[in-house]
Amino acid sequence: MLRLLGIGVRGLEPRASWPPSRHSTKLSYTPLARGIILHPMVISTSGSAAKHAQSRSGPTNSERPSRSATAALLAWFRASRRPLPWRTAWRDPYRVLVSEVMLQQTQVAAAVPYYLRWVERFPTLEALAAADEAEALALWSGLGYYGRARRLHAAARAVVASGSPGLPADLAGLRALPGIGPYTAGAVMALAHNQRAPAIDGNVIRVLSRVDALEEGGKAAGLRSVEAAWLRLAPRRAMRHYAEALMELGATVCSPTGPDCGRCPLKVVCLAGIRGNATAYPVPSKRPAVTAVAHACALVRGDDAVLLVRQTEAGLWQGMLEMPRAEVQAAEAPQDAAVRALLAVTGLRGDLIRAWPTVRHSVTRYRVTLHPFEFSLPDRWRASDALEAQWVRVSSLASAPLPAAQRRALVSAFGSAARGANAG
DNA sequence: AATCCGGGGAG
DNA sequence: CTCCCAGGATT
Repeated sequence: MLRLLGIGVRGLEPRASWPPSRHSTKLSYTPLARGIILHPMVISTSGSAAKHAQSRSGPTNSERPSRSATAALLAWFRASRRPLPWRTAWRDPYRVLVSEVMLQQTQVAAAVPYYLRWVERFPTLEALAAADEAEALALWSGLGYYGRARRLHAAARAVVASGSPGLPADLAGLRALPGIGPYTAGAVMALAHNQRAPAIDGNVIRVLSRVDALEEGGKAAGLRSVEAAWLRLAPRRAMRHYAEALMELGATVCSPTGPDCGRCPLKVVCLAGIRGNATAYPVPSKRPAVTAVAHACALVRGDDAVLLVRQTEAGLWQGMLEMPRAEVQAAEAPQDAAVRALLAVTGLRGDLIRAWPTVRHSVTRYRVTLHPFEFSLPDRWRASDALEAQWVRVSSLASAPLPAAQRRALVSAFGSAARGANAG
């Protein structure tokens, strides 16, 4: 039946037949539309009167209803958008980049305080490039995926080193910078430069997969279909608002498990919504099994300080400060792993003082349990004996580049003095 | 195409 | 507790 109505058949009507200046199709997104489309009577109107019938009954994913749906989307965004600190009248490409990188794998509420602190400390690309990586990581501490901060810092340095006055204003130039992939490059082009550049994040994949009933939305092949949908629905000029509206819609209305289709501005063109099975799209990829792993770390007190090590190896927590840590091997006691970690850094076997409560956190498909053990070291030992180790004053922990799990362990031992300045 | 990078929110 | 979510780099 849906095929009879032309739904989902793209290119059914030529773009030229629907001048964008005409907006007489507002009826097509009335609340009645969904009921009308499913009524058998509509089918009987196909044929020579089909065009007329569609303009009244609405739903089709060919060009004309897209225009009105886009207009509805933009109107909805004007009325419903959340006031967020990066949503200012004029968009600085650098600030767009900062906010978009922070919003990767991170929800808005978590990113806001970090964004405010970041742009206060690093108001420009030049300010960021002039800072140490450690300071950038410290401001990111607690936000997770610290590689984002390292790459953002590296991108700032790359731009400044190139002698350019600012970020590239083209997709290819942006893509060449570390940490900027297809999504972030598109977001900068659309949000800061108002260009017709698809900015397709997880929210947009979900929204447009539902609009076109695309099952493979998240896959490489499906991504091209999502991109085509993005371009098809795009307005002529208001690219900034459009790009952001799609993401906002996914974040607030077209949610993963409980979409509020009744209030959705795209409901007249959304195939999944019309069918009433929006949550069936996109088909989620099967998630890998979770593996439980255990790590142990050594907590050593100095003079109102704690022994920390900069993680130099690629992988988990690169560049961050943490207590000496080792993965607990099979059949190994966590305490022995902590001894091993301390030995690797100091060359000494500490004396065990006590165990601190374990900390649990998740790393993609791993569920990590961190076992902190407190040790004492001989008085003659100094941190300078080990290049990677350093004493960090307790009063400095708040502004130290600590990963969240390590910070939680330190908070249990040192109290709120160890709590981060960014959040919590 | 699969895997790895940390967190947090919802239920 | 469990389940779910998500860009970019690397291989």
